[in-house]
Amino acid sequence: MNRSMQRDAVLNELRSLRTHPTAEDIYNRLRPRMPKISIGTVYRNLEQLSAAGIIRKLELSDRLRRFDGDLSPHFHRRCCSCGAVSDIPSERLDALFGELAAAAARNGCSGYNVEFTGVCGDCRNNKKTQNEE
Amino acid sequence: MNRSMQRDAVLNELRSLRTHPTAEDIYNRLRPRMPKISIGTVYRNLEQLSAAGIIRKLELSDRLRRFDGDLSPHFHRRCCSCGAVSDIPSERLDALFGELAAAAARNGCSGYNVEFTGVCGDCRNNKKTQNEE
DNA sequence: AAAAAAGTGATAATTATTACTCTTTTTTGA
DNA sequence: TCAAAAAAGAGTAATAATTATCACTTTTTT
Repeated sequence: MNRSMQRDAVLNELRSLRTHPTAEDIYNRLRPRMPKISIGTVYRNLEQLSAAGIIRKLELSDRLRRFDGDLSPHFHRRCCSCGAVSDIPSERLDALFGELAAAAARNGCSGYNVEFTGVCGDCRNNKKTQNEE
Repeated sequence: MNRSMQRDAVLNELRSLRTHPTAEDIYNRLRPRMPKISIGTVYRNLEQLSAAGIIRKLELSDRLRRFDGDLSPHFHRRCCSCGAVSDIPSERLDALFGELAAAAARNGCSGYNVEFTGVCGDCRNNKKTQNEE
C-alpha cells in the first residue's frame, strides 16, 4: 500500500471525527482543502485502510457504509430518528462481551455485531422531523 | 390496509420460508404462479406488512433488506461467505436477552440489534467461493 | 350501483457504491 | 540518479437495490 496525500488526508479526517462518517461525509469535509479529490478515491482509501486493519468498517443495520478510526472494542448506538451513530462507553459491559462471545461459540459462530438503538439527544430536543429510517 | 391476491401471496410465501428472503427472492418464487406480479408490488407489500407488525423487517448489517415471517424473539446468524441468514435456537439465551436489554436501558437506548456471524455449513463443505460480503 | 380508497403493473428515478480509462505520483533497482 | 514499473488519483460511466410515479383495475364503503 503506497503513500499518498489523499490517503493521509482520509485517514486523518476519519481519526479527527467521532461521528462514524460515511465516504461521502469525508469527501465533503475534504473538498474545501482538496478541491480535486474524487469520491472514488475516498471510497477506495477507506476500503483499503479497513482491509489493512488501520481503520474499522462498521457493521450496522444501515444501508450507508460507515467507518471508525477507533479500533478499541466498543459498542455503537444508532439514532432511529436521524441515523447518527455514536459510541457507547464500554465500562461495565465486559460481562456482555463475554456473554456474546459465549453465545456465538455455542452456535458455531465466530463473531457478532451489536448495535443499540434509540432517539439521540439532539432529536429529543429539536422535535423537528429528520431523515427517518 | 385492503386485501389483495398479491398481498396474501407475499405473506404466505414469506411464512413458508425460513430463509429470511429479500424482496427479489420472493418475487422470483412467486413469478411461476403469478407471472404478472411486479417487483414493486412485492416491495410495497413487504413494507406495509412489516409496518403493520404482521411480519418483521430484519436489521442486519446487510445492504439487502430481508424479511422474517416469524415474530417470536430470536437471534440470527449471517454467513460471512454466502450471506445466507438463519435462525439461532434461543434456548439458554435468556440471560443474553436480559444483559442486552439492561445495557440498552443503562445507556438511554430503547432497543438493540444483534447478529452473529460465521461460515455456514454449506460454505464449509462446498469450498467453492460464493458471493463474498 | 356509484363513489372513494387502496392496490397493481410497468417503468422511470434515485442513491450508494463500484468499475473503468486515462493521467499522475510513488517506488524500485540498474 | 533516473527511467521503467507499480500503485494511486480524477473524472465519469455503470450497477444494483430500492423508491416513486402514474394510468388503470380491484376492493371497500356508502
